[in-house]
Amino acid sequence: MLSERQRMILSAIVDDYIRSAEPVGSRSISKRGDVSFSPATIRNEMADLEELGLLEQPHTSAGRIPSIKGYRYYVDHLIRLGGIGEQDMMKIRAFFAEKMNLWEEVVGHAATILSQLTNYTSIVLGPEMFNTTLKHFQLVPINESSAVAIIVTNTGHVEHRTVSIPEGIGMDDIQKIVNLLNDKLSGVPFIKVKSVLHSEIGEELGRFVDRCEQILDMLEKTLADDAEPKVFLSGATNIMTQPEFKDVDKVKSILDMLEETPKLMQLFQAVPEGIQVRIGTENPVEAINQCSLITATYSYEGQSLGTIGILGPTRMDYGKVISLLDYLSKDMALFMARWYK
Amino acid sequence: MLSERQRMILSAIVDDYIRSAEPVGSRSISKRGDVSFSPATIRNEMADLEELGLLEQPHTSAGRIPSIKGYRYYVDHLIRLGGIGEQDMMKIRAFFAEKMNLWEEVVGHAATILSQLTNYTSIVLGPEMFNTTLKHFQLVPINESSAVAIIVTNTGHVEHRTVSIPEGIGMDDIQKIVNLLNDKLSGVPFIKVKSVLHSEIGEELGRFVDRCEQILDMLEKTLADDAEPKVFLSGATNIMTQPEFKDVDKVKSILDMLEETPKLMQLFQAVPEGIQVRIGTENPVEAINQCSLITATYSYEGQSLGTIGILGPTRMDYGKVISLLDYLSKDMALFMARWYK
DNA sequence: GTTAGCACTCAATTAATGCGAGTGCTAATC
DNA sequence: GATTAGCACTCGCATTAATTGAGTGCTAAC
Repeated sequence: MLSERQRMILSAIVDDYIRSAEPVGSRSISKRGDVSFSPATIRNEMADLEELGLLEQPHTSAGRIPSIKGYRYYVDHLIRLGGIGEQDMMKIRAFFAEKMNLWEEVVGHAATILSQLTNYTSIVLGPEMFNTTLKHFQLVPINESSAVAIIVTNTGHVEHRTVSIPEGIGMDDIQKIVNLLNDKLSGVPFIKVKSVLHSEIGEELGRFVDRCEQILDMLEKTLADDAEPKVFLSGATNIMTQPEFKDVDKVKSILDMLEETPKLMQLFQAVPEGIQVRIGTENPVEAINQCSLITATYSYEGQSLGTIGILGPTRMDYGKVISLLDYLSKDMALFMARWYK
Repeated sequence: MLSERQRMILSAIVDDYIRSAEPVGSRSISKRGDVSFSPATIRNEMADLEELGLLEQPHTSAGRIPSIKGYRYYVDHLIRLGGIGEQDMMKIRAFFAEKMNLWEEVVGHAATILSQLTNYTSIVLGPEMFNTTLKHFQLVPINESSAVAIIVTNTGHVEHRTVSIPEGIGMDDIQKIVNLLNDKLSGVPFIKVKSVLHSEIGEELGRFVDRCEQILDMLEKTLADDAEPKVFLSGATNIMTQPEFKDVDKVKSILDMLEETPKLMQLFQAVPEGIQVRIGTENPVEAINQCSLITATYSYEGQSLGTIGILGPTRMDYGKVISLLDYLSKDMALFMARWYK
């Protein structure tokens, strides 16, 4: 579809613009070593590329900048993945060599590293719980009317929640319940816990204690909203170092979006496995229509565990970020595999 | 020290400047109902107030703005606490009426409410753990070499941590350890856990299992960094709505500071009980030398549990925020008292 | 097909100008 | 003696005008 020369020129423009944030003109392209045509020739090609919708002109007497479609073509066909630098690799290695003893810590720390390495904003989701199994359940009474319910998964993830105990249930009842639940629920995948709770345990629980419905109710609620993965953000302010975001209002709408978890989740809706690039208006959230989001999923035994995302300007360094995410998500998967053992 | 008229004028200037963010001139003060002097008279007083260091002039032909010292005088002597509005009170009541089942949820949600009501940034610290006692300890093995250690306090707070189990320790050993620890540590205040661990339990543990040192070590580490309170932020971007923070760089340094927990903690260092106002350079962190921080502590039975802070421009609405914090911190204390029961 | 040449465009920079809010001082007034 | 009207003065800010320069599109020559 595009001639070889057009591809070269488009590539050169995108590269230059990513570096400089300035519209790039025919002369500066011509002066690069890799494209040996006169400015006039390049101008002609640029006009063609603009007609194809791959480039645009901020105003008549300025150079060209890539359009969304231009970035898309670049990412799909022209990008060269150079792999990641020695230093970056060292830092990632050092990170995974660290001893961490909280899952949240791993994911949160990964977000920090990523934002530091890229100088963009990193958003890490995870880990998802639905393919984990229940390992241990515990009810710790705090006073007469409330207790702390604790759930431990096979992955070492802990969720807890204060629950109120229905009146008329004593300590020994609670112990019975806990024992029963541990018996029946150990090893049960998280998604199935709810149905097992009803089908198998309901009747049996009725034998031990009255008011079993209330207890089931409570348990269900306890389990209900643990499904949604947690969000870890880092380097949210990095966007401010970009020259195209010198305007406070633009930045505010982005940061506001990042503070709102539901919007953030929307952003990650339907992210496919592997690496995905969403450029500008390809994103489903208006606030970041001038940004690009690159995501990578990390998984364990074929099951997706979570998602790592880098949010930057549309003019972001796609090659570097994609390489980095590819590398890190694979390392992350390895790390998780070791973690699960 | 200041004449009644000077106090009126200073008060009027601070009030006006807080509203408008513009240097206020003699004429506009004169036109207010409450100060019935001619602009010329007011100008003379303003010159005096400037000499006293309470006002300053951005440039010769501009009005006056309060200096840090001016704000300080205003907060200490002139401020009128109008109490809080009907609507705000309703929202706070509604908030505390909600059923929440995680301590983190309470504190986090309180931060959200506060930032919404004030349109400033809210920072809530807490809850501190050192006057809570240990209620329950549990070790849940995940696989041969690691387990999850869970600690529940009498306040329903849960901390957990993945720990590796020293080799050669079996399931029954673990059960013994857990039982022993629960026996000995239940009801022990958190700060004393460490010493009790050494003095009372060390020897006894030795009887049951070898390698007790390694286990003690692990436990100690588990307890070590739970002391530091968690930080909940909300409305971090609100600062951007202030006209004096239209500059991205100023905003960035503030938001960067907020992202760094250690710096944040430094900000709250040595905050006294009750309500405290820190204006501009009175703050120990440079990034917010153009901001004011108002803090209130909330406590239970005389023991401070945590701190609520509002960060805004020096030109913030001190009266409103102080009233609000006063009200909310008291309600928070009541809520906590009910929580503890 | 490629390129040199040239007229043309238009944002960004700089300089000049006028405006107006506000001051400080002085002299008149209460 | 305190207050105020009057007035010259200052200085930031907004507007306009002039200048610059990077970059284009087109045409004609190579």
